Amino acid sequence: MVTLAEVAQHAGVSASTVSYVLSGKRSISATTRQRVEQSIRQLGYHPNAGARALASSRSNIIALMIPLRTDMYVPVMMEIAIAVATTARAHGYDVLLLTGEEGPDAVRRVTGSGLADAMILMDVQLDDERLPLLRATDQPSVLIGLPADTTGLTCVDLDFTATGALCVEHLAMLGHRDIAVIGEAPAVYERHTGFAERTLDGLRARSRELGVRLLHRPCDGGYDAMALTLARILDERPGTTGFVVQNESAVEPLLALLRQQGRAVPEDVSVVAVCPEQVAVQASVRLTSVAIPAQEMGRHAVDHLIAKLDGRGTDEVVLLAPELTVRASSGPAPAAS
Amino acid sequence: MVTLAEVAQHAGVSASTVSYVLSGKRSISATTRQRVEQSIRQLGYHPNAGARALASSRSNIIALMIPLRTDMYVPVMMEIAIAVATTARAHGYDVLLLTGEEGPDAVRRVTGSGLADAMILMDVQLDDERLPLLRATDQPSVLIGLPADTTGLTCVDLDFTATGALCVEHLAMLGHRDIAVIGEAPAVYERHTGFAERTLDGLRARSRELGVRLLHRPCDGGYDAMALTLARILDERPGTTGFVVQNESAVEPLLALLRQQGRAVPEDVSVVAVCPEQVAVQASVRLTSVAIPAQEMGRHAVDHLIAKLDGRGTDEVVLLAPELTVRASSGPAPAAS
DNA sequence: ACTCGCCGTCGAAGCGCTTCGACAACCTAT
DNA sequence: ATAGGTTGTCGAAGCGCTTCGACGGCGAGT
Repeated sequence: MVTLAEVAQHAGVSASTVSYVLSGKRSISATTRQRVEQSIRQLGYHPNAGARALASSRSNIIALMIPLRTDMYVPVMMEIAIAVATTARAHGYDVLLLTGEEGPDAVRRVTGSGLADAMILMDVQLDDERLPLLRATDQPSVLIGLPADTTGLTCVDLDFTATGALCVEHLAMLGHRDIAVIGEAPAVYERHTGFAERTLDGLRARSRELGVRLLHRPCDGGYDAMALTLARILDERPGTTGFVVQNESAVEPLLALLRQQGRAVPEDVSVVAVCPEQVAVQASVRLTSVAIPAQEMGRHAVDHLIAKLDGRGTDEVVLLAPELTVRASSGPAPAAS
Repeated sequence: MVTLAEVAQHAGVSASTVSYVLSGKRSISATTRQRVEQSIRQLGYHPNAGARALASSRSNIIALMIPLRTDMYVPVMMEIAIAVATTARAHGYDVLLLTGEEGPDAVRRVTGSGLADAMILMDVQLDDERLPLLRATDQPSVLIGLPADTTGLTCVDLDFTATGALCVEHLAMLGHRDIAVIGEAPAVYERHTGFAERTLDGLRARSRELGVRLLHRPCDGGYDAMALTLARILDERPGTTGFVVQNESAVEPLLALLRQQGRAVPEDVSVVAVCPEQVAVQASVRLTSVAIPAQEMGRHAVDHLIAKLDGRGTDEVVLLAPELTVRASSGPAPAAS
């Protein structure tokens, strides 16, 4: 293992000079710099992360807490995680992967040990246990998701309220008067994960404004659960012509069931999904959808964090504006029969 | 930030004693240990990770390299990543998330900087650029996946050759004589990712032995690509009654298309999938499948790595035996018409 | 009673880096 | 020509921990 001292000796300068070449915190003459850089290359030197962290009390690591469960939005999580890792690397940071398993203790451990300089939390509950800890520490953090109380916190998320409103608007404009919402699994609502409820709020508020009837049903993923849910919906509101789906693993089953029942999409019923773009494009009917901008959220979160670490940056809530893309699954409501 | 020295002072012992309490590397009297432990708790002490790494030249971090692309098996990756993180934590290790982006440089950086004590690589190509580096370093590593040459490496993977064989066997035993394989996207084969080719080898070898006709077609995910692929298959081999699918995002489209064409599953055609259990269970027809044991692979990889770090453990290739679960998508071949 | 060995504890020496103050060398302005 | 400022480099002091050798005190063996 090559050390700074060895590089210094090889280049015929002092250790501190090498350090300054590396960090750029003091000016170094061009000739010296080149000599040092060449020695670094020749010796294949890599600064020791531990020593660096100890001396500078900066680890150059960002902690990313992902949820343990995989009952929803796995591809979204993955995309965010990858975007976070990539963006962080571009800023010279590495990413430490923590699962929700440890809960609040993970926050204590990370802040206490100096393992990471900052944290990104995903899957934030409305009243998350970790929030008081985040407020108490001076380590920067960014939430992906929105808790109930955001004071003193920085959050990035899709504007799910606007998303819900947008979906209703689209369907209402097409003449649909009876809309069913196929939501996440019941467990997601029980857990008080904000996004599901916020979408619902947006859906409800806007449909009230537009005079549209709305029926919301949570739904576990998979074909069987969807079949049950759909049956209940059509039983209760036979006139339903519009569907809003916020559950990746219910999308394809829904389409299959509608097909099976002889309800054509989009001629008889329209479907709008809230899902990653890939799902919308790959579905058996290309779906009109509001995309979940996973990558953008990840990138945003890291950029904010870096800004905070650099002393710029403030606490704020960034809600990304939803964009509805019209594809082949939505069209004018059929004339009332 | 509380330091070891402060804990020592608070407990009325020397710093080294506290250190030994923490590490258990020397015997400490019960009374002293308790006093120290109480001080630790009272002060909320967390050892500084950097200092620890520097002094012990062990970071207690495992690096996990995941692929950058998300064109396949995202849920599998995620499940592995989570299993790795959880298992690692149970052994007192944290996980550093690296994307494939940096390529071989990531390996150099990690080994050179002492950032991590060991690495787990996913998405290994048959002839991966990172392998020479792994062989050259004395840092333990485990691959999830199988390269062409495994000498000096430890690998964990599903036995995809056996998986292929198993799928053919199952269909052949049910009387199917014309089997079509719907594979991963062409890009996956071009990239020479081992598992796809190994599955194919297994499929081919066994169908030759059993006198079954086999037709393999790579297939991009999504409905449209699947429609095209299926049309070509049925055009070329109209008598096809068995399908083996190794492509998560082709599963549901295939089922939808078959249904649409009036081919009943499993009465007219049988489908066997190679996919995560969740996909098989949630599909519109509950799929006979060989599960991809993501969690087990992740756990295995970490356990091996820890064994190596502890001086136990050897280089070896662990191929997990595939298990075929019969569900509702496979049945006897229809009588020849 | 005395030695031997073991147990429990301590002090001190680093681990490899960053960073601060010092200082020599040079340049500029008077 | 000289005071004052800049620029580029160095030495040394830690950062908080681990770990080695040392050592006092105790019980066991003779």
